[in-house]
Amino acid sequence: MSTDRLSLIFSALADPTRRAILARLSEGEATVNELAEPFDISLPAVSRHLKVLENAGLISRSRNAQWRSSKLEAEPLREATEWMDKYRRFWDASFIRLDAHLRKIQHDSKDPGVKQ
Amino acid sequence: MSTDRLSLIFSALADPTRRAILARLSEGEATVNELAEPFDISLPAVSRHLKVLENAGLISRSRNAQWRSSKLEAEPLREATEWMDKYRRFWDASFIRLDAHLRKIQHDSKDPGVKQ
DNA sequence: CGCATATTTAACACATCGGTTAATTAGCCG
DNA sequence: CGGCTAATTAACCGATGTGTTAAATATGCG
Repeated sequence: MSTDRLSLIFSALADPTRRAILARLSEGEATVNELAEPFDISLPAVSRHLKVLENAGLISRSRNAQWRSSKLEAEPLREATEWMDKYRRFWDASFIRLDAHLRKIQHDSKDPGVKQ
Repeated sequence: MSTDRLSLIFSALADPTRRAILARLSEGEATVNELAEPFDISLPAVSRHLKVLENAGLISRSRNAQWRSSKLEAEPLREATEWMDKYRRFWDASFIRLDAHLRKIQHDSKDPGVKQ
């Protein structure tokens, strides 16, 4: 119960079928049947993947007659990226240089008497 | 078996305890006991979280006498961010403007006769 | 060696996940 | 209404995940 948002997002992304569904949705909205087509799993299985994505906020859904259209909602991806950005200095070389630069600036300003 | 790498990474990140462990490791290497200290779960539980993180490539481990030290390895976070970047245009406003700009440039170059 | 400490492995319990098939619900249309 | 199509829910199953406690393993040291 009460799983935090980030956990919901990451565990939604942990399944390859769900990531493929998101990829498909990045090309435009689609119905359940359309989304199911590339996979050889049953419709109910796809239906539940969509529910997981919806719970994570990664898709929204609308009804149009008997069809339910799914639409990509990328905000949670922003959120997840934001979380990872806290670690960016550990892998992004240019970020590491920026980091060092900022550190140097800070050091210099802490020692106002030091020339050069 | 043979779960793909991205799935391993995302499902490793899906657990709050594991994310907390990574946060702790961003401040420096630590032993299993040190990592376990903030949580009220057993040592074996922490040990298995570390194994999950190791399998995902998110940490590496070294032995020093009877202590095993864990070290953050951020490369998989780069990989995960890279995957999410494919969707960046769906949520990053400045990226959306860049996207529109690139689209325009491409359009212009497809029409060499058009001035301006 | 034998003990103490650090950590992992084994064995177990229980919940969740991802799939199935069968049944149900939702909405159009003749 | 009755039937058709779209989609979800129910009931079930086996695998996996996360936790436990108890036992095993690894290493340093007196």
